[in-house]
Amino acid sequence: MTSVPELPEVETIRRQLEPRLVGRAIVDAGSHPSPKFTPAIELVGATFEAVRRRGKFLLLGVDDDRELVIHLGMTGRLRPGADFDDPYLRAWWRLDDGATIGFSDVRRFGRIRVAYNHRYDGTLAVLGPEPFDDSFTPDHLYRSLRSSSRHLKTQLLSQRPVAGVGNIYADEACFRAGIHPATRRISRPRATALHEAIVHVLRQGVDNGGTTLRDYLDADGRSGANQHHLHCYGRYGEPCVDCGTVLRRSTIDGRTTTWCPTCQTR
DNA sequence: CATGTCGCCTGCGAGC
DNA sequence: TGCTCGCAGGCGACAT
Repeated sequence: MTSVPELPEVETIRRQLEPRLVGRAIVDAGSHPSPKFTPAIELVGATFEAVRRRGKFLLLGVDDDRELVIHLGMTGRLRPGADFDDPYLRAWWRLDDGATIGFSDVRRFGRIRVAYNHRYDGTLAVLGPEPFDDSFTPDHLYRSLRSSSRHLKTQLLSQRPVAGVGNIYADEACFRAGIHPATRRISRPRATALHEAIVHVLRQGVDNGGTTLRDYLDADGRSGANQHHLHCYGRYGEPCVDCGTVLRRSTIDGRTTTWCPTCQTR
């Protein structure tokens, strides 16, 4: 069992960093030599003006429309108080109030870059709507999912139908909606149910301060509480909370997936 | 353009 | 108990 920072975990960190960063200038910075992390030092001298989030990306904006774009990858942690004895410290920033921020990442799947004038590339450039925005509607979800015949789970992980869903919340949302994750064509009523489920599981994740399984800790080094509310993810071999059927596990397009063979239908 | 495959990383659990 | 081996997984590069 592992865990990955998804939207609720990144939002939890965003809320904790915001009051510590806004209005603070960067007086020094350092990074691991990998080009995945060296952009961390590019904004020395600039002042943070906003701490935003898009999907699983943190956008730390400074006063001249540049942004530090940070993705936590699999094992990334971003927190106040850089630990310089941590062998996995990949980047750090020192602020004009003397505080430090550290980015620690065991597996180095995380990534830091600088964006200019809100121009993005890669996944960030094609990200779907934020799940809590008015633009994320059942109709949008239906049309987005119908535009591709890939497995439902794969589409959700692509970040295009909606931003911020990873393996945990994809499984949880499919379970709540009663839809098999390998479905390729979804009906309008089921898209509406899935829309409700996505918003619900992500909102619950945020309200619980994120999910802690093994790797994830929030900006203050605390764990979240959402792992106590998971109905599906990581519970293969255990009984379904709704019907008692043993939950099944397989891979869909290479991603481990858990589902209830009774409650979730194609 | 849509889709599919591979590589990046390293700790750790399964199995012997 | 001690060891090896392969899994886990979001994203981006690349091929078709």
